[in-house]
Amino acid sequence: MVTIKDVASAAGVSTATVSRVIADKPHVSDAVREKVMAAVEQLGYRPNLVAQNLRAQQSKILGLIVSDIQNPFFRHISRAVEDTAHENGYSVILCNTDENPDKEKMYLQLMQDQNTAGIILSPTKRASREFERILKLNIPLAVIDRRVADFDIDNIVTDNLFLAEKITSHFCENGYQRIAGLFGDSSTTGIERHQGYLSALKKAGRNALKELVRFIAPRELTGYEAARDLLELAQPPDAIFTSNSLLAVGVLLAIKEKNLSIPGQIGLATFDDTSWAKLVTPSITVVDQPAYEIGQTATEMLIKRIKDPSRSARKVILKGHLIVRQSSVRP
Amino acid sequence: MVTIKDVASAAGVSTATVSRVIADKPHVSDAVREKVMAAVEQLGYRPNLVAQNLRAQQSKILGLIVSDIQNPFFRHISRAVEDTAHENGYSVILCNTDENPDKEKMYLQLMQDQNTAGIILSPTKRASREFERILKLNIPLAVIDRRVADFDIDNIVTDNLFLAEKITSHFCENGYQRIAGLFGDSSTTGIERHQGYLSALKKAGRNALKELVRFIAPRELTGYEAARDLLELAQPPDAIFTSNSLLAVGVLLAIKEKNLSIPGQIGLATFDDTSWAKLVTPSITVVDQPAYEIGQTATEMLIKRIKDPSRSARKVILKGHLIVRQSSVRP
DNA sequence: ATGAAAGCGCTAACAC
DNA sequence: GTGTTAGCGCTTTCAT
Repeated sequence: MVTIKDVASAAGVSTATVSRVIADKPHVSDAVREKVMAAVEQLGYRPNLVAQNLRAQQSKILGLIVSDIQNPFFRHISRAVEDTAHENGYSVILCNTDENPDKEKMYLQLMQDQNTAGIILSPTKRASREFERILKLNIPLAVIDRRVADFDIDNIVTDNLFLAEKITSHFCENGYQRIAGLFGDSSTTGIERHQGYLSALKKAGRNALKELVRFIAPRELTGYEAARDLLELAQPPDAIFTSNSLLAVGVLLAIKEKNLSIPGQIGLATFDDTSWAKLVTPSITVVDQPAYEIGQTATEMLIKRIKDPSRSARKVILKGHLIVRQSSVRP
Repeated sequence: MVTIKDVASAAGVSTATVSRVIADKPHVSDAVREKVMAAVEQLGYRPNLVAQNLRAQQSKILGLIVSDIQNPFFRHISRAVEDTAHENGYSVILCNTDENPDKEKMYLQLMQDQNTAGIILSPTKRASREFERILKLNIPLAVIDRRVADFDIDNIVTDNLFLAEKITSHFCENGYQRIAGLFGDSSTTGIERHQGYLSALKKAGRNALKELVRFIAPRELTGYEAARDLLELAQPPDAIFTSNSLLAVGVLLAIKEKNLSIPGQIGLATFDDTSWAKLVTPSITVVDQPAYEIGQTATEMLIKRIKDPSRSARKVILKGHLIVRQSSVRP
């Protein structure tokens, strides 16, 4: 390994001077600068980031902790975070909690132990304890996707209530009577979306039917099972609203098995647009969260906070929009 | 920040003793051990990984460098690598090169500068130069997805030739005459799959038709454009084989726009199974690469190499299998 | 069994 | 403008 010492002796200067040249600091004569540069070039010297980090008590790494990288929504988030981070000279450690608070804690711990510059987190439901700990550690934090009202934290979320209301109202307007809702059970997001769902029903003068609402793990399989269950009811739903695209896949499978026609016999709409939603027959109505923007905004805010830790916390709520396709509009 | 020094003075011992206790080394009396543990507990001490790494000249981080995290294949890989790494006490930095050799080089550089314990890489086509450099640096490396015959490197790949042959033969057996092929242009993978495609045609006594073969960027949009182009030919193909699931999405779009019926007017089959392939109408025939296994195997091999750098290099070729669905079988 | 001290590679006072 | 040196937090000889 080529160290700064090697460069120094090769260039006939001190390590301090080499350090100055590398960091592009002033107070170095052009002649010396060139000599050092030549030595750097010739030896193929690269500064050791670990040593820099130990010295500076801070790394150039951001931690991105998400609940399920399989979920297309988080794929977009991670892409955005990576892009934005690299634009600003940071790298990203991506961590997948599987909605498991223990894993989340473990990763938070790891980020701390690694002197990570900052963390972007989509917390599990029971994470509030951790916030206090992180805030106490003074490690910059931005929370995405899920709302944290009671802490002084940068928070970037979708307007879940608004979008869930929009999708439910859309069903109502298209004459659907028994609208079922499948919501994630592992985050506050599901709760907010449920509220939007209820609010839309109320505005439409409908009664909320408890037997049509399920809080479940946001996975394909659980969506499939819940839908199969719903469709077996004496009075089955005539529309299903799912809280993410994984659930939608499962519901689609169940509907196909039952040979029900969409949107005639049953309507379908979901949170999150995906590549296949517009390709299936019929194409699927969705509300599209601005995932990329969320990731980008969170990263930008986090980096600003890293540079100015005393910056006051901000809440950003991004709207998103409804994309009406075939699955929710009766012919 | 609580350091080892704080613990030492709190316990009334030296830092060396604390270090021994933390690392579970022998030659510490039970009494002292307990005293130290108590202090650790009481102060909430956590060893600083950065300092450990500087000292040990090695971190517990693996770098995973893939060409496109949007590609479901790499999503499975990354899940597998993460899982396996954490089982073995390692963390993972995920990096996305976008098939860009410059980005790849940048990340490789970063991994080196960070003292990363090892790297799992799906190289871009022009990466061979880099291999030599990495090997020279003695940083353990496992290459996945793409074959590297001419270097002494751990290499875990799918049997692309075999699978491409299988899918093409399947088309032939089902009476398709003009079988088009869309291959990625940014890796050796596309080349191998093209060879399998040719080989199957030959075995079936067919002529290869050059105008039906395209080497393109493996993305949805390019797949869409290429398919639209193919379908405009005076003699269009009656089947299309795509080299990954992103391309398949684009092709599906183009076929739908043309209002062609699958599998009657045109057959379709692709590399990589996805959640939607079995849901669309008709469901899509695929060859499923053992993505999770590839990631898992690569990680296990990498960790073995980290522990024993003199271990001889291995090539592992995993087969995968054909899943026949509706899109390639005429009624 | 325990401690003192050197040093991993780097930067930033401070001195000249 | 340049060099000397201390020290970031940790581990590991080498003494005792």
